[in-house]
Amino acid sequence: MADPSSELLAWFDRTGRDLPWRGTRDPYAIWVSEIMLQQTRVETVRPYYRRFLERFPTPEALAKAPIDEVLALWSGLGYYRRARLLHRAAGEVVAKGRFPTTAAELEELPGIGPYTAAAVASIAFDEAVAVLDGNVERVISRWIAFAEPPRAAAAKLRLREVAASLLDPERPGDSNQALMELGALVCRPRSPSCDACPLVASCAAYREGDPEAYPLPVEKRATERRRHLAVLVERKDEILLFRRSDDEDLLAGIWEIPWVRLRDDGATAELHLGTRYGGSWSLGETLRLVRHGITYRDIEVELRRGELSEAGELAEGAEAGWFRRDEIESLPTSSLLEKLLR
DNA sequence: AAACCGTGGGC
DNA sequence: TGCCCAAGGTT
Repeated sequence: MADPSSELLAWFDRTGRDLPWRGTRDPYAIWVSEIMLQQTRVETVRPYYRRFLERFPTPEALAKAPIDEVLALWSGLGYYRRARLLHRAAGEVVAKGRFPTTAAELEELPGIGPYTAAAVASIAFDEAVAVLDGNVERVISRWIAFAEPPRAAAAKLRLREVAASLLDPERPGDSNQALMELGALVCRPRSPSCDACPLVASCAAYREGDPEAYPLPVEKRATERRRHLAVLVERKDEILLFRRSDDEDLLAGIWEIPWVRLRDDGATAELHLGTRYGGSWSLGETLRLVRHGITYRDIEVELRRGELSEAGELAEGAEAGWFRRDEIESLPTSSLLEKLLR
C-alpha cells in the first residue's frame, strides 16, 4: 500500500478539487474542457466551459453553429485557433458518425495533440495511456531529479515513460489527473509544499534538498517590445470596429478597435488590423480617446491621445462596421475590446 | 526544432 | 514593474 502509485491515487481521492468537468463521462464535454485548459488556468476556464457547453451541448450542436458564434463564446479566452480547430473537429466527428474512442484516433482530429488525446482517452474511455503536460513534466522531473531540460523529444519521451509507470491501469484517468493536480496544488513551480506531497518519500529532488532546481530551465528567446496606439471611435451610441482577416496569424477573424504601431520615437509607423484609416472616419463623429494598457506576448497596445491623419482604405479580408455596445457581446472579440467596454 | 499563438495571476 | 508560466498544438 506504500507504493507511490497508490499513495498518489489515495491523495487525489482525498484532496482532489471538485471541478465542473470532473464527474462527467461525456467524452465531448471532457474534450471541450481539455481544449480550453490548454495553456490556460482552471479558474479562467470555469465560466467559459459552463457557457460553452450550455450553448453547444453536443458535437452536433457545435458543428452546425457558425464559426463567429463559436468565437464569440471564446472571446477573451485567448488562443482563438483552438476554437476554430475545435469547431472543425466537431464537424469531422459528426461526419464520421461516431466519437473516436482511442488516443490514436483522437489525435487525428485537428487541435488534438499527444496530451489532449491521452487525457480524453484515459478520462473518458479508461485507456491506460499517460499524459505529459507541464505539471507532469515538473512532477516527474523532480521525482527522478531529471538532469536535462524537458525540451527535446527524447527527454519528453523519458518523462512520459516514468509517468506511465505511476499509472494505475484500473484508473488511468484518475491517475493522470492526480499527477496534474499534484503539480498544480503541491509540486508547484515555486515554493512546492513537499510536506503535503504523497510522493515525498521517494522524491529524488527532495532528497537532494532543492526541488525547485527541477525541471532544468529551458532557454527562452528574447522578446521584442513594440508600442501601439489604439483609438476608440464613437458616433452617437455606436463604436467603430474592424474585423481582422481570417488569414491573420494573430487574432484572426476577431473584431477590434483600430490600433496602429508606433515608431520608437512615438510617431505612427505602420498600420495594423490590416487596415488603413484616417480622415475618412472623421465625418463629424466623436473621437474619444481612452487610456488603457494591454499586453500580448510581445506587443504593447496603449490607448492614448493621438491624431489620425492618413487617408486610407480597408485591406484585403478585413471588414469595418459600427456597433452598439449591446450588439458587441455577440461578436468575436478579444480581451482588448472586453476590457475597454467593461 | 524553434517560433508562434492570448490572457491573467503571482511575486 | 517585469518576468514567469499555465491541463499544448501547429507549422
